[in-house]
Amino acid sequence: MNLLRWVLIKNLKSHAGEEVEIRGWLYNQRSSGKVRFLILRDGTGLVQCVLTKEEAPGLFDLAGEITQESSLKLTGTVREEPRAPMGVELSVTGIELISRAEPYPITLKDHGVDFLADRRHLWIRSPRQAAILRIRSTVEQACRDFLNSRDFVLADAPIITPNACEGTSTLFEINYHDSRAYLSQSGQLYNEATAMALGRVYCFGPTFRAEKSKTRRHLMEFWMLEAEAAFLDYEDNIKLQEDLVYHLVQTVLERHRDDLRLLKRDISKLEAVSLPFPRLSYTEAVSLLNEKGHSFQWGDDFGAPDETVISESYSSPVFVHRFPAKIKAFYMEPDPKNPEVILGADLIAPEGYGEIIGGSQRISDLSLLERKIKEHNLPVDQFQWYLDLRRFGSVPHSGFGLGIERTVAWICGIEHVRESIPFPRTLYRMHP
RNA sequence: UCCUCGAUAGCUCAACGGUAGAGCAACCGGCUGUUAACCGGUAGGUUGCAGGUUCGAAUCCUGCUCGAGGAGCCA
Repeated sequence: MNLLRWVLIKNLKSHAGEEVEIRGWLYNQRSSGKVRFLILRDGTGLVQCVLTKEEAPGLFDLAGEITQESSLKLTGTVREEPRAPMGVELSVTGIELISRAEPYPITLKDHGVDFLADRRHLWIRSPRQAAILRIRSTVEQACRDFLNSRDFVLADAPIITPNACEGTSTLFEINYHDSRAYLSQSGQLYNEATAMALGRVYCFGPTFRAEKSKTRRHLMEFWMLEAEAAFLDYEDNIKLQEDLVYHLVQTVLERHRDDLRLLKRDISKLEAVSLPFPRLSYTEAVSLLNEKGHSFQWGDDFGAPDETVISESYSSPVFVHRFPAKIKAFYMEPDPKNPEVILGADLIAPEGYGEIIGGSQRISDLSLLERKIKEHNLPVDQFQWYLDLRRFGSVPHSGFGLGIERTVAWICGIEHVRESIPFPRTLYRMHP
């Protein structure tokens, strides 16, 4: 397929003075009697196309019939135009209407959340939503590029699982040919197995949580990048995570200036992110909270408001490490200096976006892991395969999981994670 | 599951016990440079559903449905 027959709107600048064809949808049009302005979008950007009645009366009248979101091919001469936001305009020489749209429900005026969510399949056409989805694509690509460049192998984890991975969160149950199965909440345990096979691995796919969480940070179905590496210790793991997150921010800053501006993102807040990220032990975080007048007991887990208070003290994401073992997952390695806490850390995004990474060194000792499984009241027989990883050449290893939607929401500076995925699944909504 | 808020024209909202209204969208007309263009006109309603109070209910009360924000839970 020859894609050079028409030009993408984002590339129009390099065709100044040429006659080109563009293909897309009508975003809006304005007219003032003898001049008509068509704003065309093609997924890569918006461009204003100009027609005058004097020069082309036939085209001028045809253009007036074109409704919002009609699809069309336009030919015209690319002209540098300082008045245009894009810097270029198209002087129209030809119009081919492909399909005239019915009256389009999503006008250029304000709409409510419910109205837009019911029409998510159309809402994603709006410039703001398209910008977010382009940035999401880049974030996902940058995750893969980063890990591939560090010799990680993509090893996909199953989505259908026979039991809870961590035993903590609520799972969606499915009927697996008359036996019970669940949608995966994490690929982590499988990652540990593939890491023992391949050394450094990651999986990247959807994960499912059935908790009835109803906040701007929660989805029922969200995407998680999970990495796991043999011989990686707690400290190596932290360094890997901060390098990754820094890389994501820099990549978006490099490639998406225009999109960030369209989103009205305060770019200086992203530019302020720097290495190394601050590190705060759980115990220090508790003190910080108490200093700031938030009463908090050592041993409790942080709530969303606590995370926000912690994040507000830093301009980069902040690691909170060495949580009490009893509020974290069973597989996390105890700190040899204080077995009450674990060798793991959560990475909390700035500006109150919440936890974007959870990671830890994993227990490599067979008998300790067996004991922890029993302490957490998990079915030991279901975990025999997982315990095998400690029976046959166990090594210290570490890993983490990064939530894509929260990361994208933070980088884009948007209010709610539902806009950071094409079709969000929230507590009371799974259509369209 | 709990707390708070909301539901009126296609959309965003107003009217808060006394004739249901505006802006935008749609439709008709006007205007050479507009940036959510603007100007004039037309049409558009079982006020979420079911009861109740009242001479009279969009408005007050009760229940329900749907949704939003938050808490808990979780990432």
